[in-house]
Amino acid sequence: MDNLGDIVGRSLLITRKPVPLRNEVVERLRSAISKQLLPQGARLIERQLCEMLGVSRTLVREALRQLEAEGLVTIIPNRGPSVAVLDRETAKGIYEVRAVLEALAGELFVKRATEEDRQRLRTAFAAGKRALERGDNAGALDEWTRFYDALHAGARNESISAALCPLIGRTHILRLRSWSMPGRRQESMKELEAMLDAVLGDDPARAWESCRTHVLNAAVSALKSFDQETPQPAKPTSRRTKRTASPRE
Amino acid sequence: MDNLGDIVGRSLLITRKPVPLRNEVVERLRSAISKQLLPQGARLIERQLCEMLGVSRTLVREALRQLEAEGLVTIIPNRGPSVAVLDRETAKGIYEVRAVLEALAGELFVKRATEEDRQRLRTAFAAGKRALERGDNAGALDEWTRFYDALHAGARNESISAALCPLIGRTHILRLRSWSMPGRRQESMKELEAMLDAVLGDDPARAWESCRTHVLNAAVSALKSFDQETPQPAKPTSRRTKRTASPRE
DNA sequence: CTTGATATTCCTGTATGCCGTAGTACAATG
DNA sequence: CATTGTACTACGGCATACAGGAATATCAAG
Repeated sequence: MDNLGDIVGRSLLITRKPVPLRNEVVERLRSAISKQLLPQGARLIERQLCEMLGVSRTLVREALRQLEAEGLVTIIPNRGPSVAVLDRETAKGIYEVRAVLEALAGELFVKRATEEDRQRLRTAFAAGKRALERGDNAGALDEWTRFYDALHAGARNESISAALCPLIGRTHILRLRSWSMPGRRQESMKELEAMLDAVLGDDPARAWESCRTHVLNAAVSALKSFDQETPQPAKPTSRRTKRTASPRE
Repeated sequence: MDNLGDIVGRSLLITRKPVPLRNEVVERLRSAISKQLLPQGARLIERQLCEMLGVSRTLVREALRQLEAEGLVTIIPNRGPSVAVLDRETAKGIYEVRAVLEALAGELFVKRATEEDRQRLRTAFAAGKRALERGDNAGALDEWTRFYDALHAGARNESISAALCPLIGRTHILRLRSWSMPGRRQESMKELEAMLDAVLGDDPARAWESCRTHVLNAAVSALKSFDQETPQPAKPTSRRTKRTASPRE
């Protein structure tokens, strides 16, 4: 059976995969939130988002539901969605969970990652380090997200990534905040270096501990920002507050 | 500034919350899936679901998206949603994650649960035990779900519940399967008793270990069902197969 | 000026119709 | 019997409609 397929192999394969517009919408919103383009507590009016994104309400709604499931958005019935506010307690809880999950990821990475995985991790690490030294915090956020992605990918357990993704997303804001504190970036780098080292080693238990303490350290410095920053409950009094963004000609 | 709010605190807060129909839809579908009313791999045709549930497409779509986020439903672009099939590897991964999360929940329960929490836990345990001894597997599933809910609630960390909820949902099927194996129910009860005991004690480390091993044991017996059961990939060949449900007069 | 009642507006929640396109079963065709 | 053509199904996305709840604005009265 030497049909055409056997002859040309898979070289001609067109890989175009139909990526639903919805995903794009979700990502845009997610990034807008973590970069504080949409500040905490801001109400998210569906139609406004439609205009901003240039998509229909259907998509916006579905995206908002998904973001709600991820905890980035709070939807109050009959009132609508708004950017979730992260209070100290919740943040603490998130870090508690992250700590064990990252630890697990680290352990499994040691056990399962291929050389390719390790290489990707090193690359991502370098990129993140560069961005951080450049002082490009927003960029660094992206790069380090890739680093974590590589780490989780190497752990060969999709459930970990699925569980961690929303948690990490919700702490992005805190991370940005803590990076803008003096000296914190250097500290962060040191921890990350230790973590990388452990994870690239061959001792699962050490990787576990190292990842765990990394997250716990991050938690400490992130939670600090709650104590010193202006509390600023910023009650969403008037609905007009955010209106400035849509001049409506 | 001692206004009224400062005096009475939040004790008088009226919490009446309107429950959106959407949630109902999600729950129905979730339960239908975990009870295998909708078998693995079954295609979920939006309009059929609309008829079955008596709601509009909008709701069905949003519900499906949410279930996808939870991993209970797989949506293939331009092909549509179907009930997610749980293969051995994925299941193993889920249990790996559940193990550490339940362990964390157990540890935190010991540290933070109030007497009321403990009482609720005991109650739920008793109910689950009864259902299990009665041989009512489907009912037991519900009861034990409540047990876990109580456990997680006592851990005072919403992120744990949020992360665990989808994982537990996806393993319901396996749990049902393993309970229908001879002797497994007794075994399961023993483990659960040990776990309850540890969690009601005052040693966080013991609770951690106990919860962890409980999940790992469950994993072992659940994974067995993959090895002995007919693989039954059940390729969804004809689209007519499921059609019997909609006679169309 | 505060309180209470009423009107208004905004926005969500839900339903529905429409079109374009992808995938699939099945017949036609050579 | 393999290929091709065709019709159907169902999703993906958009637009619109409308009821009902909440927040706000307006206004009257004490």
